[in-house]
Amino acid sequence: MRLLGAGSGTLVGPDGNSCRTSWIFKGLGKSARGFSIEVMSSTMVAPCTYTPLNLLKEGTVVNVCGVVKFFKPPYLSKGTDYCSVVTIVDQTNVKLTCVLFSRNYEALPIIYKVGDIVCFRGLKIQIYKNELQGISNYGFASLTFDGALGSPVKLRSSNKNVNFTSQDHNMVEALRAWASTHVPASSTLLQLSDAQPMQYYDLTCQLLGKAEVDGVSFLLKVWDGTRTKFPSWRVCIQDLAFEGDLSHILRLQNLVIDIVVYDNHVQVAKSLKIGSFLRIYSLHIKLQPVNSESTTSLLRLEFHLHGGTSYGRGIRVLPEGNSDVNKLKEALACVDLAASQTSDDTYQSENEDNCSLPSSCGSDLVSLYEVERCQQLCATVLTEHRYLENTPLCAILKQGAPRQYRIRAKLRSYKPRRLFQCVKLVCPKCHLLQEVPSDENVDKILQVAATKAPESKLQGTSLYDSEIWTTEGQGGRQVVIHFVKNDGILPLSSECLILIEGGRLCEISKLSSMFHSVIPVRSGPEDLELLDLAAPFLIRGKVCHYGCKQCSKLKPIQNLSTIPNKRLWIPSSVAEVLGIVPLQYVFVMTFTFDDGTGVLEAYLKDSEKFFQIPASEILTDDDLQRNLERIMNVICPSGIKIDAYPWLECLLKSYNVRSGMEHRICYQISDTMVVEDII
DNA sequence: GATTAGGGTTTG
Repeated sequence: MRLLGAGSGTLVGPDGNSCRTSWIFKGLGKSARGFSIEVMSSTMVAPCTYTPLNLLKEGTVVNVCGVVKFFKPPYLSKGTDYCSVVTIVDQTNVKLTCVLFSRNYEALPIIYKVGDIVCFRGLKIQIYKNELQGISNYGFASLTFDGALGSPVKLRSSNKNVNFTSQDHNMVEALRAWASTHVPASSTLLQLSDAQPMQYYDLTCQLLGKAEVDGVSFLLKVWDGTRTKFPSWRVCIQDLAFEGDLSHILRLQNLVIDIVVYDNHVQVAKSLKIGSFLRIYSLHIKLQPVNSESTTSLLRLEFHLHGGTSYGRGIRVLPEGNSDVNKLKEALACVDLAASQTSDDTYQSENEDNCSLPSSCGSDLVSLYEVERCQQLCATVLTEHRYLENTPLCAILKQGAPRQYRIRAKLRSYKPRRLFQCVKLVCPKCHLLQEVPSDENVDKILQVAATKAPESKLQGTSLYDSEIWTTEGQGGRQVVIHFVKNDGILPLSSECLILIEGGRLCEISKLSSMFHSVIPVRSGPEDLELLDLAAPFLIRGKVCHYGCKQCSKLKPIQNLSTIPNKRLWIPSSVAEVLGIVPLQYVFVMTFTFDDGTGVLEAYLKDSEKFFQIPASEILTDDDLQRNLERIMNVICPSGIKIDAYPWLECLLKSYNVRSGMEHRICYQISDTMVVEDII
């Protein structure tokens, strides 16, 4: 209390509120009671009047009040001071960007979010880039208030010398009321459970651990009591000096995320205290493959606070008692209880897993998390074109072709329903699509070929050694096996390619499990020949490889000697020397998408990428069939309403199809894959 | 005692 002139003690301000700020009695004055009361701050003697933002003039020093539209939390400038940039707007709907400096971090406005209300005193107005700009003049002071309508008008300031008058109070109330209808509410604060990749968010969280990674990057381990819907990355801390309770962090498992902050933020990060509550502004969330060279590897959420202060990037410590901190504390208290109940299951010892990622484990907590993730997050993601914006199906259906779109939709239904009907063969050259031949048909071709007696002159050549078997009770059918040599030497059976004459499918299947690969052949006039291309030209393990009847121009079997590596017998290499254009196994399905704006049918033709399952192997692998079934059950569940289906994110390419007079536009799915978590 | 930054995302 500082009193001049007559009188002393706590006074009652003009609005009747008890006022504990400094007042001056100017002695005998002009008021009816003989006193005039004026506001005085430690830095300003003049009464505090605020200039509306539409009446600012260059070269003046003013007091202004406004709603925060944008701000950069205080950061150390390259000079001597902290700097904060704040853009405000007032009832005149005029904006003003202010550049504020202070040696004292706390003297800059204590803004927590867009929508807060500030009063600046001693702001100099100048011109920058042809626009008015505010800059902190000597004696600058600021007052900050929460912008929420109805919340107590409480001054946020550590500077006890700044006065807060009833006039300020009224200004704040008026701005709050105006902002509630004229300024869009600040974007709801991010919770980790709502984190979508490829976005920037302000995250409110508690700091659990920290470590300097190198000179330009620093790791913060934080949590907010919710789980991300994608698994998140883990930065290796093995060789770093780590501060924080690691056993607690490990117990909380995937409630904790790793944030790496860079460059100018490293200094700030170093000074943060474990346990403190933070708001991290413009945190970048990326969904990245763990191994960046591969598009098929696991996808993880990464959290980066990039260098610089663009878009208000920065970190601010939130004080105890802050309403968002109180909410966060409540959330953390609830989760801690849940986590401790399953701590035995989820506890992960401190081992090399720190460097990898927490794998899903059997606890109820984690299973629940998986279910939730499948239901709420996109079950497929783009592998390319991630810059594209989503297009609603109704808009796509109105447009011509060819075009490409990114869509977010649900899989209402798909065809065919029987998985083995989804697998086809396609020629990469003529694009002809055909059915995978049935075992019965293949065996028929083999039977017909077996009626031709093997030529003894074609046995035992420089390319292969031959052995003859005569079957019993089958009309004396002869089976000849030609073992292909590697530089004149017979290789181990596991590396040996055999040619088989007169064999039936069941025999070939047995042999293919014993030898590297099998080629069914028959005796020709000059040389061994391949069979009809309706039969496989090569059987490797359980997979039959077929060639295109139209595009292949068969070459002599002896060409096998020209393959450089006679241990791998790569199907494409074998096909090439034999003049065969190999057919590719593909999943061919029709997906019916629905995004609420429209329904659209799209083809899926995919050899491996979409399901992360090789189409060539699914017909002969029970595990892969179960995987595919599981994926289809996740992306198109039965027995529940479509609302509960997961979203799919897909790239669609439209194309024109004309047959006779008829023209239609079709859509094909491309550059899309099922997320790792549901496989 | 002037300078700092001057809103508009890294490419880790």
